[in-house]
Amino acid sequence: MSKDLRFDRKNCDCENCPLNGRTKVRSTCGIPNPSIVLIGEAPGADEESGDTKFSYEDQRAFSQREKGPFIGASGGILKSALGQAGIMWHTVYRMNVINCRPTNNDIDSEDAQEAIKCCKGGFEDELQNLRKMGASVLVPVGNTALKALGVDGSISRSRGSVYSIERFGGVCIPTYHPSFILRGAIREEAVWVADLRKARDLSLKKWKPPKERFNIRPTLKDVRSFVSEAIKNKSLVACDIETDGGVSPDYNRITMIGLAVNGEEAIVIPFLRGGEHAREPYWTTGDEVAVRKDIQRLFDSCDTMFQNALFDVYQMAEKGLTVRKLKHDTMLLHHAIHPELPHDLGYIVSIYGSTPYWKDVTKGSKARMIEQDEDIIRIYNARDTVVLHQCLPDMLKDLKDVGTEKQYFDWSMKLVWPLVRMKMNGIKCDSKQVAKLKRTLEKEYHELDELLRSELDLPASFNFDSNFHLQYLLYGKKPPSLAKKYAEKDEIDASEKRSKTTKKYLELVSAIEPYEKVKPLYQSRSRARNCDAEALLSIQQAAAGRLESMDYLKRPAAQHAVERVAIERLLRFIELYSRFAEVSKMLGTYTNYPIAKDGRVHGDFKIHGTATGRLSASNPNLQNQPKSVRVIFVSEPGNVLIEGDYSNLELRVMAYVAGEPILIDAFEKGVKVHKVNCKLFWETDEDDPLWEKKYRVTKSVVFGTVYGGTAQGLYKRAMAEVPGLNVSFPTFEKRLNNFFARMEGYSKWAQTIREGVTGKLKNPPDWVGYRMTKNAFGRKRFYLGSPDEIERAALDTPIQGTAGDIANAAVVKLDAELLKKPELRAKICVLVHDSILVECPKENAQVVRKLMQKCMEQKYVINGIERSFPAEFKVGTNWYEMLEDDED
DNA sequence: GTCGTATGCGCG
DNA sequence: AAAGCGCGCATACGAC
Repeated sequence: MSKDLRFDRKNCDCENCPLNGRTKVRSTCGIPNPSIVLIGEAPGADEESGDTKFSYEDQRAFSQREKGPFIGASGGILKSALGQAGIMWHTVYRMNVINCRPTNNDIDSEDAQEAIKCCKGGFEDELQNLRKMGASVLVPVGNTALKALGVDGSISRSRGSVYSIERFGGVCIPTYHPSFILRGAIREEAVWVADLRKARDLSLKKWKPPKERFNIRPTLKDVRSFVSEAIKNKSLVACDIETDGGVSPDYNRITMIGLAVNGEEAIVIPFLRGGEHAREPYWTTGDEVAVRKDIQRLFDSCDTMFQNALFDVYQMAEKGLTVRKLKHDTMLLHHAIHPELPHDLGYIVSIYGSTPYWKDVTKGSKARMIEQDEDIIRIYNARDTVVLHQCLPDMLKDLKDVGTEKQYFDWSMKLVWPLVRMKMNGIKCDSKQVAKLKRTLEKEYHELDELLRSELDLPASFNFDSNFHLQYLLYGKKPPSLAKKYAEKDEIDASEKRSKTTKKYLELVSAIEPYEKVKPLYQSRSRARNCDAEALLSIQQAAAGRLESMDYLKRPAAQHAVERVAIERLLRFIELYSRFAEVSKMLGTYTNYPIAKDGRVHGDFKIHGTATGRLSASNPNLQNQPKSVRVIFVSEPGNVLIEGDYSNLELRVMAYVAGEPILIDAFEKGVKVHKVNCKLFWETDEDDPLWEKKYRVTKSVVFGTVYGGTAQGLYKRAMAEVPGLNVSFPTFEKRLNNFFARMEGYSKWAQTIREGVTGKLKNPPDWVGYRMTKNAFGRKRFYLGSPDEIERAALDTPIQGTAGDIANAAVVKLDAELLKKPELRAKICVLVHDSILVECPKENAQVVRKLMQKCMEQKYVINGIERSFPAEFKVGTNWYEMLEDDED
């Protein structure tokens, strides 16, 4: 074995260094010509003593003679990550900012900071030496090393970006310190490995910064020739637009459109100017018409690529620009590669791109962006387009490696236009009814607020929205920060000089007041407890029980009378507050809608919003509107709303995916599946006087099971949901075990998932792997959580995701059908996971309903057998009061 | 002021 | 120590 490379620092000011005399841990490397350099902050105890006692999962121990930086626990996990990134440990040069161990390993201590200064000369010498040896990539791990290299900003911002380090003559790519991962940042581990992989790629192909040939002040001629050139070359055009921010849903104007044909060349076509000329038009009216024609010409013939096409395509479609050949969406592409990681462009570029972090420019609100210097914003916009080209090839490579091309091309990309149209459609919102609802709720809110305060003697400073206040009222628990506030107040009180009328002092007084003036409902407890509806319910039940038992006391004492009063006070609070919380939620979240000029709400839908494949919704979230509020969503005069609901979609999917004969049989025969389950679970029949309750418990248990619930949890929830069924936990557990013993297919499937995702299975089937599951249509999810978390999530994801894909595909199909039949004038308004809402003229309702049914009940092959999922339909003029619409 | 985190709750 | 999945939004609160 060749002798390891070592380096002795020369130019250190050791004489003046507070750490002088400590063991110097010298840099090291297993090969003479390293290209990758890991830079840590300082040696730890293990490095100093030369011990090698790390214990990271399946890591083999280093040989005893291993010395140098990163040989403790950090070294173990680092070695593993390097391995995953395709870097051999012994080829890496390992160094630290300082050579000696700071006291208590505290890099922030004065001594250590002084040592960094004293070691600076040696550190720089070492960089020069590395330069001479031909090293090309520095990897500073953590903030200390980053700072030593002279790169501004924190590691969380700069990680993954490539920075040129002139004096070294190469680049650096910062990433997290292994100790950060060791402290439990599991979510960051995948990112960490990606950063190291990027370092490896950079060391192989010499990195050069992108050229950035941007035209940010184009003339009409520039636009024309860019478009003609792109069309002639059949370019894939990366596109990104900026808007001036949705102050109101009706005023969101396009300020510029950036277009790029490769990783360096872009044109930015402004429409509204920025900076001191904010909102002035860039073109004359006539020129703007010509420019728009050119852009449309481009969209008519060139393939396009976006980051989050849903946004840009919608914005442009609203303004008459139609993207016809949508080819790629890097956001959806990344979602298909790894659904659990972030998908914002900054993040994607940090993994796949070569442009350093540039997102800081646009800090602040979108509406304010236009006031910034227009050149800066245009360059920013241009970067947003060229980076798409930089990232695409490697992303497509990863997509292929991961094996989710189908998910990306056949499921995600196909949803873009249907969802753009769905957002354009929106849903009519009756603003008068919203106002009425708001008034009613406000009245009740104020009445309850007053009643609560007077009956429980609560001061105005008591805030029902404050969890701290509630914890104090309910449990007598004071927040830890209260002591600090007392101390601050005492200090001011004691000082004669300090005013007691300042805003700060008055704030302190009112912050403390609730804890002084309020008498807790329970005696003091130190433990924090929940104040949610479930907690209140269990307190209520306990209190009611206690009251009842006091009725049977043979000799009630005076203390019992006192207790009775206290319990009654508690029960009264729960009664009033429970309703108050409901009203407060409604008022806060469900009475404010962004209604556009057309009287409709155009909420957003996201394709990449979930890790399972479902859609998510926002602004407003039309997928979680309370049933009772849905009266405000109405059809236009002469129209109706049709809602198609899949019946038991997830349970059917579970039956087919898991291959559970009992459930499949029930579904195929058209028997009510929960009835079958209930009979099986309780070994009873419909004439059981407790049938109704047992039925509800069974439903709760089955749903809970899909979500990976434990026996304890299932029991607790079921009992809370269905009061009055006296079943002990042992009895419940026994029935549960019997039930799943009968559900052999499901149990076996669930066991395979549990063992598969945690890596306990030797030869797993292809639909499950270590930290991975695949749904019925090939959609994959990679899990980043703890083993417990991933087991539960993995039990649900293939089912939820398969169901989601089925509903999404129905929307895609329905959208296509409706495009072919414009005469039906039907609009898809909302998709709520297993339910599709469509609006159309009354006279077309039957035809549209049939079309919906056809699209929703498409056939799918699951586990080799063709299956279809039945839907039920309702019709009405508002989203709440809808009548069943059975088959003619 | 802005940001991240905690708590709670609406829907499927 | 406790453990039910997937979301988005409102409010409070402490840290920067």
